[in-house]
Amino acid sequence: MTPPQPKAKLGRTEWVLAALRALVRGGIAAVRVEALARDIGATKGSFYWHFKDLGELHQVMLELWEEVATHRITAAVRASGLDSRGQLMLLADMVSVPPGEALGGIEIEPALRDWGRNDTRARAVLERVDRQRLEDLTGFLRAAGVEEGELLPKAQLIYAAVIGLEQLRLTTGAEMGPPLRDLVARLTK
Amino acid sequence: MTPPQPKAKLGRTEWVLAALRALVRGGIAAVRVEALARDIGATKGSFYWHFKDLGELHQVMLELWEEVATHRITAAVRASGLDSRGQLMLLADMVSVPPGEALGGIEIEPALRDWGRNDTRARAVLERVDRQRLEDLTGFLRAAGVEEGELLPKAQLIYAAVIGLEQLRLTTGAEMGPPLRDLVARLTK
DNA sequence: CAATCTCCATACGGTTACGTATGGTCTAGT
DNA sequence: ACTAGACCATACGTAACCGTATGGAGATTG
Repeated sequence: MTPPQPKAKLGRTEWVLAALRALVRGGIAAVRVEALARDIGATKGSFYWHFKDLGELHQVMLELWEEVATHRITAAVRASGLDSRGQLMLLADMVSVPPGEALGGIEIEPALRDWGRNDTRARAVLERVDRQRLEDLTGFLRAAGVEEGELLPKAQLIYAAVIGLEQLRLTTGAEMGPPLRDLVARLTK
Repeated sequence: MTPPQPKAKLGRTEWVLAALRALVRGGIAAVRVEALARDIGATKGSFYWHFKDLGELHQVMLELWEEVATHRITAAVRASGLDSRGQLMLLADMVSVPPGEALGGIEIEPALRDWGRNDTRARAVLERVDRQRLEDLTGFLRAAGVEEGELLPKAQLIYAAVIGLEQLRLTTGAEMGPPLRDLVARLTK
């Protein structure tokens, strides 16, 4: 059936997506009820029907991102069927340009990392995501034949390079592909 | 001479330092006139005598940081008399824990990088600082005997690792010393 | 067709912040 | 002592935002 929805009802999803866009554009301070309402062509009345308050929106944003940043990514990597080095590359790419489909092609990661510097709840989520990714990385490195004692330092180094290159792209426009490939090759040889 | 300053006059400096503290604690959104006034025990009257508005304070903050982040650091590195590898280490350390004396021992760098994601003026400063540091890094790498074609990628990689490890310290508590030493050794060998 | 539930617009009170205006205090110079 | 200027406190007007309250339009059900 699917009537051509002439009214285009709003749901929590639209608000969350608008909130993530605002987060990317102007940090968590830009995630304001009335600004989001203007963005999606609604009013506060709608927001406060879908959410208890801003805190609940924040929580939903964090839950959604944690889900996407960990489970979905690593699941896709595992299902790729690539070898260890290929999985490492894929992981890096997905971290740098996160799920276009799921979240509208926004680069959320740096904005959320900024958020985590000042907000306790966001930092808690970031800690879990970082720990999870480091575990995955060490797993891949182990599978690539890296000695046990070198696993954590090398994983930290690779992950730090991903995060850092992400930042450098903003200012110097550095590409992350080649340097990362080089680093991984160097560390797994 | 030097009466025990029972009144402790305020100058622009106190306001800028308070502003940088607030920036580190809560991002640029926390740099608010009345909040800073409460922090240093004054009122808005004083602020608006020393500064035209918030924009001028922001500009002063950026100018001060740019000066410290580039000139003073590289000058100190040059004056250290260390060899190329030693200079690289020193540079990394100073970036991670910037001038304790000059700015009260605050770690400004990540906060300012956050700021640069959303503010045009801050991003312009960041671009200059990053470019400058990358130039210095390539210089050091060249002096360490790295081939010409490998200079920029390796410099980007080292610098990205510094930035990334800085971020990782917040969540996973990773130390930056050992991994960085390892990376530099690996890249300059 | 009435009752009801879902979803949203509007209006309101309270808070917080910016920037200005104005007057007060303290010091220095004469 | 008088005065001018530096420095700052207080009070004000304006704007933006949060969260609530209330009512209304549209669909849904009996």
